[in-house]
Amino acid sequence: MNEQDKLLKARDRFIDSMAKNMSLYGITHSVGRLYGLLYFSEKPMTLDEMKDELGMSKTSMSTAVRQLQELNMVEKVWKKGERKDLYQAADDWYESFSALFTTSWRTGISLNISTINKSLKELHALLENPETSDEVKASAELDIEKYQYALDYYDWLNRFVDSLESKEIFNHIPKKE
Amino acid sequence: MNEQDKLLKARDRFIDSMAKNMSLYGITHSVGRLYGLLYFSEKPMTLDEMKDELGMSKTSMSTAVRQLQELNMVEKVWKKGERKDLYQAADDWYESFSALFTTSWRTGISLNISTINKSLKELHALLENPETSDEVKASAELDIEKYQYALDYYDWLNRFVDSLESKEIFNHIPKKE
DNA sequence: TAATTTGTACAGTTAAAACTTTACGAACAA
DNA sequence: TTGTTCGTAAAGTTTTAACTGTACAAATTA
Repeated sequence: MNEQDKLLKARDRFIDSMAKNMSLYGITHSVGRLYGLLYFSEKPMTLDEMKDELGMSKTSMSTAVRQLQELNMVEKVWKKGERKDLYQAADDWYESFSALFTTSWRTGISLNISTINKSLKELHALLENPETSDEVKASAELDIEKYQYALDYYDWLNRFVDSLESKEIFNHIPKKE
Repeated sequence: MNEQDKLLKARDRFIDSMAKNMSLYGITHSVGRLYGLLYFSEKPMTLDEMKDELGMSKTSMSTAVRQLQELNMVEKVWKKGERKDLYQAADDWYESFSALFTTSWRTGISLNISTINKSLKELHALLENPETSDEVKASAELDIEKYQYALDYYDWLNRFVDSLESKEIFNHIPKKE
């Protein structure tokens, strides 16, 4: 094995490890590998270069790159005289980390909160209804407590995401030791 | 629809919403629903009760419950005179949140770090090898920088997880407003 | 204008995950 | 002991996600 190959092999080993890790965040192994390829690439790449490098279809590269763009992990680059689209890896991993959780969590949290509020409203109506049996009322009281607990938790989660989004988290956990 | 049904419908709506949300953390919708069922249950449940309630197989309940146990979201309960295993939802969501990320991330981070170190070692050997061409050396220098960046990032991530695990995060982002 | 090239939508295929059924060992009961 | 019951392993099935190949619109070139 020549020296160049050693370097490429070292890259591949790390890219694979990184891609495995990313699957924890809901990023496919293939998409992770593409990110790794772009991360080490010295210049922006075209879809055709990616597909040749990874041995996959061009369509897959197209969708994978779009996914990574949506996560702010890859950006499109413009180069004069180049017809093909060029892409490069976003170099700020802390930024990507924040963006990943911010975008994917916000929606879910708000959705949960409004669902809870809807349910809480119904339960309160139920409590005020004279026809409701004491037994059901007792259950409703218990449920209300649980909804309230969940509501507090989602509020905390929202503030947690705030802290990521505003980069305040880096005051508490600084980037460099 | 009677009052009891209204209460159950409100529960189901929230459980479904919560389960959808959990899929962001790699928890299946079905497993999420099971957690929701246990969360609202006034007493610990058996596998048979779960399967009746969710209309799924007992085997699925068994594996789902084990998954939730591994994530510290569900715990086994002992009751004298009861042959069947009893399970209840862990009530501390903040604890579950910490545990979820702590357990799933730690392994990945360490794995990545050791992969990087292995690759870095090889690249340094490559740089010290007189037979290595200047071109390859230049690439190696660039790669080393990228590995170093990744290493710093994983170190940060580790400290981030530390902060979750030690509950220090709650000093910065308090549970109640 | 027509002929290429590029990215992606769409339909079809393959691979992976979720779930069920069957079967069986371990614990308990009779 | 034998007969039940319970939880789960293993194999099989169904569902879902990932990926490919074809086709086509938009942009570019000749």
